[in-house]
Amino acid sequence: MNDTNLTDRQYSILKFICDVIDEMSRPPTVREIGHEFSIDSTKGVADHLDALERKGWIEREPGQARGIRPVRERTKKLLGPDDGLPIVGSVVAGGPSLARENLEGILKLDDLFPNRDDLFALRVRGDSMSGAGIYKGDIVIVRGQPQADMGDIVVAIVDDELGTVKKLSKIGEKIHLEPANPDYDTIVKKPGEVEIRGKVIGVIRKM
Amino acid sequence: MNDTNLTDRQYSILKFICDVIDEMSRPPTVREIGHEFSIDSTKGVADHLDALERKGWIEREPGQARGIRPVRERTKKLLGPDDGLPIVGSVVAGGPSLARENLEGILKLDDLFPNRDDLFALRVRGDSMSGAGIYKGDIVIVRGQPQADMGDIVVAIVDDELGTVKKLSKIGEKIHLEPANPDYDTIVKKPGEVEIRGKVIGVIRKM
DNA sequence: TATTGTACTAAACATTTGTTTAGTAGTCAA
DNA sequence: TTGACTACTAAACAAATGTTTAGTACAATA
Repeated sequence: MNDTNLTDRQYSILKFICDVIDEMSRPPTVREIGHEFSIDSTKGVADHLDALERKGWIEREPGQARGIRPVRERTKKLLGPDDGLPIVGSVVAGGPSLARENLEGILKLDDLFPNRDDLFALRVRGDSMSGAGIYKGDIVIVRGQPQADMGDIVVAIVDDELGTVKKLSKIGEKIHLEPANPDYDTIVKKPGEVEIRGKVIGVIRKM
Repeated sequence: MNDTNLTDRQYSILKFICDVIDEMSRPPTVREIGHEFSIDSTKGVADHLDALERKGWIEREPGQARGIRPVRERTKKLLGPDDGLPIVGSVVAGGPSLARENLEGILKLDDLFPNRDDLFALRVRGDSMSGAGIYKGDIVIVRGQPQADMGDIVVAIVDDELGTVKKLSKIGEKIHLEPANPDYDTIVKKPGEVEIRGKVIGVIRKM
């Protein structure tokens, strides 16, 4: 039988295990679970763990203390927005709230921008890119790299100033750093006068 | 003595503990740490744990299996971008990479948009708000609420359709849902024909 | 009706694990 | 040169913990 349906009791215990890990950075012991649910025999708990393991919600390492490991790919969707936001596929009329059924996924920064060592975030200082949907105060996600292609929006350093966010283009021998706002001028420099520090791959704005 | 400086050995062990928790959802045992670092006596490990605890980097629960808990407020800053991105205050000339010294903080979605139950995320379907820096494919962060103020960007349902993102205004008795793109028309409806589902409080774009 | 799955008790067992005692050796600052 | 800190070994102890055996009771299913 390949049943994955959990009983209420099994669901509660799975949720408790995940909650304990979140709060305590470690799974509960069999007896701690038993105490929480007033199960006086460790075998009672072990039966639930057997069921959760058989149904594919946890993994266990035999003989290891606190050897319960929730299968994260499943539990993070089941248990909802614990450290992410629910992404709803559509907002439809009628329903008073966000039904779990419309859930398209959980929004986590790490899923969107996998956290490699070369990524960093930078708060935007001016309005020069407002025409490209990057406003003052926005946070841009940048992949650190010393080169970039034509058309990329880059973080660059000119004249030893702080980093500026502009669109990169090369015309002849010159490097152009173009704003996306007519109030600002394009910066034209020779190669060597411009130090490219990274490419903008994302934007986060809090309004 | 209120020293917080860690030796190389202590740092390595602290990092190992945090890494194991990340990967295994549980802390290592004293003997597992010893095995990793070729320390044959549990007392050798215990000495390091004593030092880490005394210096305030971990907490322990005496007698508990795997009773080591890193002090998260400190370790997440020390160990860097494990589930967040470093926010650099400024990008300056010279430095080849992101120096930890310029670190302004760690970008975590939960810090930006504290995860209350009334928040959700929605992927934007059309271009109608491109003039307000919200493009097709962007993810908007929405606070679910049945009303909104003039000028708010809202998620609304009109004619039982899927949710649409527009700027709200009220002119006389009519409700206006204004796009930020001249290619689209303003939707004008009577109250009761429009169901407001939430207010847009953030935007995330991956390019 | 027999079987399977759920949900437990009670008791004992074996292992894992944290802790302690006793000691060695090196470094560094007062 | 004494003391404090680091960094360990070796051995033993006690507590925490997972596992097993032998049952009971109930509901759903074939």
